[in-house]
Amino acid sequence: MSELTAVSVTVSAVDKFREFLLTKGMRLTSERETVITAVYATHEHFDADLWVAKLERRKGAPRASRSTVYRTLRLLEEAGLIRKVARANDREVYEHDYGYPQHDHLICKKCGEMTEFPNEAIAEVLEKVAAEHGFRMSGHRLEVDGICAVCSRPPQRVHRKLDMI
Amino acid sequence: MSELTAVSVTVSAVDKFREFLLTKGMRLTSERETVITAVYATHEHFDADLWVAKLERRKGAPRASRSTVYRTLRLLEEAGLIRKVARANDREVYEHDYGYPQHDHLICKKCGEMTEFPNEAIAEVLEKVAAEHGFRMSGHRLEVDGICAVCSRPPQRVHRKLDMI
DNA sequence: CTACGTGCAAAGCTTTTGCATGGAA
DNA sequence: TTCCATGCAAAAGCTTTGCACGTAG
Repeated sequence: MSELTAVSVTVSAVDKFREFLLTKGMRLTSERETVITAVYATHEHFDADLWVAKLERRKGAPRASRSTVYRTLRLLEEAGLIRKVARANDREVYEHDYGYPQHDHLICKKCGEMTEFPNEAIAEVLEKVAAEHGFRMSGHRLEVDGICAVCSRPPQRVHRKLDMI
Repeated sequence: MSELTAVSVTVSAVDKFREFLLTKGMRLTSERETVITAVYATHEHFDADLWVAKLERRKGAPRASRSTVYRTLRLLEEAGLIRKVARANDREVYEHDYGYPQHDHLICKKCGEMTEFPNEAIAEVLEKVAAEHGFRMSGHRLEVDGICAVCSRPPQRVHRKLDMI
């Protein structure tokens, strides 16, 4: 295995971010590192306010202000490390866009649950469409909405047992 | 051709809106009619502010206030007459969702141009995915971004003719 | 010493809402 | 008369920005 291959496979999100910043003459400050570390700690969907709430008033640990969180999220998006996947409660919802298989989402209008599903078939179709239009595709955002399996089941009353109360 | 078929095919957007409002105990006021007429006058994409600007200060013609435009657009969406297709300049972009073939959009990051393309293939894939998840799909929104054919061509200088100036 | 970053508070924007007035059934 | 609607202005809520102060190189 060549060193080049090894590197390209094992570059961490933080490293990728640092490289990205370098090309723009920017620095990987501790605040920026705090944000990306937090964001990449789990694979959950998140919005800006989630991290503002957690990082802004943090004591005894690296923190980051509201402005910095917003500014860093924008950088992470530019760097291709996260992407906007939907909008909920008037907020942009992000997720990792690096080291995670491509997928899209079913979004339940009732409970808000977002279910991921792999999108190879869709990606294929889009490649073809883009080619036909001479369009240089860089990504896509697909939100499928409707009612999820749980919410579309009738009330059910849990076998009427609760009626005994 | 049965009368039912004839009707279902020929119902205008305004009629469909009136029916929708009736089922909700609401009225087709002249303001609401002004908005839907304006919106359905062309097949262009639009955002709320476009119609606010045109209808709010209109003189000698039916007008509608900012509030009414927003409120009516929401109703039109609920009625299935328009749908949000993208977001541009922090505004929701709408288009007709009735009497117009299903499609999605290629969105150029440089010039903002939105190119429509038919989406039967994608719809098929989504039907299958939804079925597998017991998800009752009601619609979707697919934004494909990248650089359009025009913008990805190098500067070109229009055959150098302009250099003569 | 210079340039880049941060934090704070204030501003910006789109979209929603409270409320008094008006009008249709 | 009784709702339903409108218009206005103000509110709401997310995101961005101006500015002064720090700090890495």
